[in-house]
Amino acid sequence: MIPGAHLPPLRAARALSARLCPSQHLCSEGSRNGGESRRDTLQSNGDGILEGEEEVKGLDAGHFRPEMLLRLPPPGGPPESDDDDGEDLSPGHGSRRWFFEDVRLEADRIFRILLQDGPGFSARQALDEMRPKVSIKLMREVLFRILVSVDSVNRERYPKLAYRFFVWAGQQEGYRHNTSTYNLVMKVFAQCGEVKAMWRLFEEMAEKGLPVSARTFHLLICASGQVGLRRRLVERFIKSSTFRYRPFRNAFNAILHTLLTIEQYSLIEWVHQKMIFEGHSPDVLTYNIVMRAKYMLGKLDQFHRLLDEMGKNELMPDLHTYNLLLHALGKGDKPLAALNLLNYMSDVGCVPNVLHFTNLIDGLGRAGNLEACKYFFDEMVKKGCEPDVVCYTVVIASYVAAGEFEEAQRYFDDMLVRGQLPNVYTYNSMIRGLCTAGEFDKAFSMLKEMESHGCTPNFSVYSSLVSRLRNAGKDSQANTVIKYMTDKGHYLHLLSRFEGYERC
DNA sequence: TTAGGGTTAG
Repeated sequence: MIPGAHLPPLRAARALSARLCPSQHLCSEGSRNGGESRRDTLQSNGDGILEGEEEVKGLDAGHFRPEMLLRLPPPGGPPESDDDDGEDLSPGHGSRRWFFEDVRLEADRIFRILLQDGPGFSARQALDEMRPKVSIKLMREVLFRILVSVDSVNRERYPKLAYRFFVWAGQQEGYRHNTSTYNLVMKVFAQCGEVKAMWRLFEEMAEKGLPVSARTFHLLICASGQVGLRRRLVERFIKSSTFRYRPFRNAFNAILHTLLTIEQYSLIEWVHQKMIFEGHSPDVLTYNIVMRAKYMLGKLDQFHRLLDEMGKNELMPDLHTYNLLLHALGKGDKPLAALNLLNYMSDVGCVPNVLHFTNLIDGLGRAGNLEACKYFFDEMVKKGCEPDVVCYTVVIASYVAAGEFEEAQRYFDDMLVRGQLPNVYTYNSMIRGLCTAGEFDKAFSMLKEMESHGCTPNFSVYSSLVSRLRNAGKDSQANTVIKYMTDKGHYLHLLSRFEGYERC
């Protein structure tokens, strides 16, 4: 039994953080650079699980022994539900549909009117004459039409149209803009690079006392390029009485989460410092976000310190914490510590699922430990946890990266047998593998095959295939691929990126 | 919008 299992939350969490020793790194890179011999992150215990020496590969990384088995509850799971009829056929559904259909038609008309605005035609007057019933739904429909039609030609004109309509609608009786309509106009502005106008709208929201949401923050922070500006924005939101999150910690969490989605890790550190300074206690979500940021920034000591602190604060790691830890252990090539952690999770009732295994396998694959990837994949299946398309893709990509295409192919075939449909990620990995193996004809066949299976290749796949063909001196085959792409009508606007290609 | 996993050339 692993220490910490079945203990009350505080003791269990502290036991976990003790086992992921703060003084030792999860990732092997740190110790390689430091030149010191590395030990595995999990502490020694009564079961004798422990101590991985550096450079030991495969399942031996971390002194893996056959008796160390993965413990998961027996396969089974909840009984299958058969009461799902799909469609909602409740009364009123039809009339609701008609209502929405009417709104869409009205939005189409308004959009056409707006497009005509200019000398000799007043959209405002036409809208007055049309007298549409302005509602939040209608606003969303119209603004959405503008948003999806923005391109490089109209990006100066469309924000003006959107704003003109927005102002007109705001003057109509019985209607008031809410946060979501402000956010939508801001989104149009953002799409067109009208940052100052976004800030003006933000000020207007404040003046009207309209609540600002995490979405508002997201839009503004994405549009604010400089660090100073971003920090000022965070401060504005934190001070804002209309950014309503209670308890107040949740306002910080909303900001932190947004920053995580846009990969602003340093800013996360800064906001976290500010949060602590202002006396707000972090919860599990806070810790998970800040720990992820620390991990991404390579600050593993601080990562460990936070994990330890989390335990001391009586906070139990959750599924997301475990996900991060497993990925880190995988990438640090610590299969033994990962096995330990999976067992620990099961023991404390947080049963690992396919996402945890995928994260772990992904990490191990990046560390180049294919043997461990295979072990955990097999164990997962044995325990009744079905690998899905992402899990298969991660395994395939790992074998491809290691130059073992035959194994990748085996997993590709296996996923088909198990009824998992490859998607664009899977095909991309396979095509890359075939190119690396010099099997260019097969790579091109697979490109065509994915198309016939409803997976449209993205431009990178074409580009990658073409450049690999060219590098191999197969210019004529490269041109065939480009021609195939143009015949399909794909990415014609990017054709110029293929230098030296002349369209026939 | 208070979360969760994957590909990519130049």
